[in-house]
Amino acid sequence: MADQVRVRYAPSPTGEPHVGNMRTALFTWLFARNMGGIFILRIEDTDQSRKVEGVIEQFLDALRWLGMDWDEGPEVGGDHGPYIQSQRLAGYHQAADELLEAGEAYRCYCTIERLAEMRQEQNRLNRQTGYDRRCRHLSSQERRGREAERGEWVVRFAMPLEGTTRVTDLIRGEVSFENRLIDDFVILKSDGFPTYHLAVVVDDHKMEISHVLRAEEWLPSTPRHLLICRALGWEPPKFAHLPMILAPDRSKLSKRHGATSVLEYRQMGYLPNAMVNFLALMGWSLDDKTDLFSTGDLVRHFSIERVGRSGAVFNLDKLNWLNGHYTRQLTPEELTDRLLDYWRRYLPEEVPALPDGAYLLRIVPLIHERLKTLKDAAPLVAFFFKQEAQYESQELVQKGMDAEGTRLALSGALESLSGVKAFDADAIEAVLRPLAEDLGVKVGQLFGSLRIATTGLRVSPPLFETLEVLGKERSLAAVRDALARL
RNA sequence: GCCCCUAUCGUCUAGUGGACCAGGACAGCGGCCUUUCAAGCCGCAAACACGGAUUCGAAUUCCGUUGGGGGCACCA
Repeated sequence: MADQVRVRYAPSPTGEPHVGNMRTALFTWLFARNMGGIFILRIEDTDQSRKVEGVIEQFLDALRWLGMDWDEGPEVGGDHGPYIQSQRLAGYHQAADELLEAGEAYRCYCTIERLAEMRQEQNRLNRQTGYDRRCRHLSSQERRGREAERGEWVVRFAMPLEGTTRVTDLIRGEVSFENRLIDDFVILKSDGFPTYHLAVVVDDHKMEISHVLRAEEWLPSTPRHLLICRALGWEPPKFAHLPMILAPDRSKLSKRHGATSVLEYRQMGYLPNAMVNFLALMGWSLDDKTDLFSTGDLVRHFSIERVGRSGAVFNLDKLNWLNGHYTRQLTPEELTDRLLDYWRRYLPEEVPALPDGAYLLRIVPLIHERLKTLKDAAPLVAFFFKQEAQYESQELVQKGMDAEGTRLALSGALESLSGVKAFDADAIEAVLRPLAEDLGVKVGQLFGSLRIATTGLRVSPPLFETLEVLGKERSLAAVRDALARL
């Protein structure tokens, strides 16, 4: 039990579940599953002012979409609950009181205004910013005075004034920080809520967390967490700070770089297993040749030792390739179901209504290997669901042809196709190819005109199969219509 | 300004002192296939940031420089 791996993913409901967050969640989950450990979900909602409604649900939704299940946390419970920090206030107060008692923390009565002024001044003088410890050595009489006067205060951790704190990071090795360069940070806010620094330490301890996997941006505050742990007499968890996910310009990934929420990728038609595979490759690798991993493969092979140390640029090209790969991997039935599910959720404007599954299943093989995302399907298949093909009449005339030649070609096609009994791709091809030769036109020219006439598209699924699915009647009607337009 | 992390093809990366005139993947380019577009196959181009040091030998170790990133809130 003592060496049971217990890890947590602890999102803060202040923004969307963006790809960086989810990569952290994924690595944490993979580590838990690989080690046969417990994966805990904890909501860190200690900032009342920045809380955004509905975001917790988005995180749960995103986790589920990517196939990550949690053993303890919201909706599933567990022995270490509640799993929402705003419901665990008593524990933080108790820890703060203990620190106060032991002289490891103190009440600070400085106003926000004074703090802001102080910071501004420090910046102006190009000096190191940080709390000036004005309230650290107040006499008890002074404290009584301030308390009567202000009525509220924060609790600050009393940093050791000297010495160094060493962090042992599973990814980066030993990292040292000089205590004197860290200020007396707030652990309990005046609204009675803890800051992240206190809450994370208290909860990781109470939830018996063995390893903390989090983004690299937390590395500089790790000595604070270690020091709080030490002051409370607790054994700290092991730490692993994951490399950041960067935008193409190598800055921190943000909204201005496009989609950042993984849910937006679902909306854009990406498959969850492609997203998981992609995210896993952002900062982790197995060897020098493997880049296709199922979730099961990842669980089997994941290890912190193989996590990289430098930031990784979010590479949409690779995601697209992976998505195309996994899409092609689907059976036609599976892809049909995915498409139907996708359209049920986000009906594209090209498609008038959710199509019949059996009919869609006949269409799917024609577009299967042409899709990078589910979103690509609609424009490619929309004509199947419309009464007539939509195009500009002059598009019928192919390069190197004139209107008269096109008319001849199309009426020839009309005649040939009329004679086809079993209207399938092979039979259609069997009459159309010789026709091109008889007409003395290139197959590309004949087929191009027919493609426009029947689909309205310059780029379409393969012609013969398309005609087969369209059926003889609709195909002939389309050619007649084209003839009329010439 | 101070602190911390980091540095291999455009991108994701393999590489833990000799097996590396550096391997894979995506993207790019060329070709094949081909009714369009894809897919597929074959091929090409493309990197150890720089400078010192250690060593018989360095992409790999150390130091420095430079670049990039992160942190320095009553935000997480």
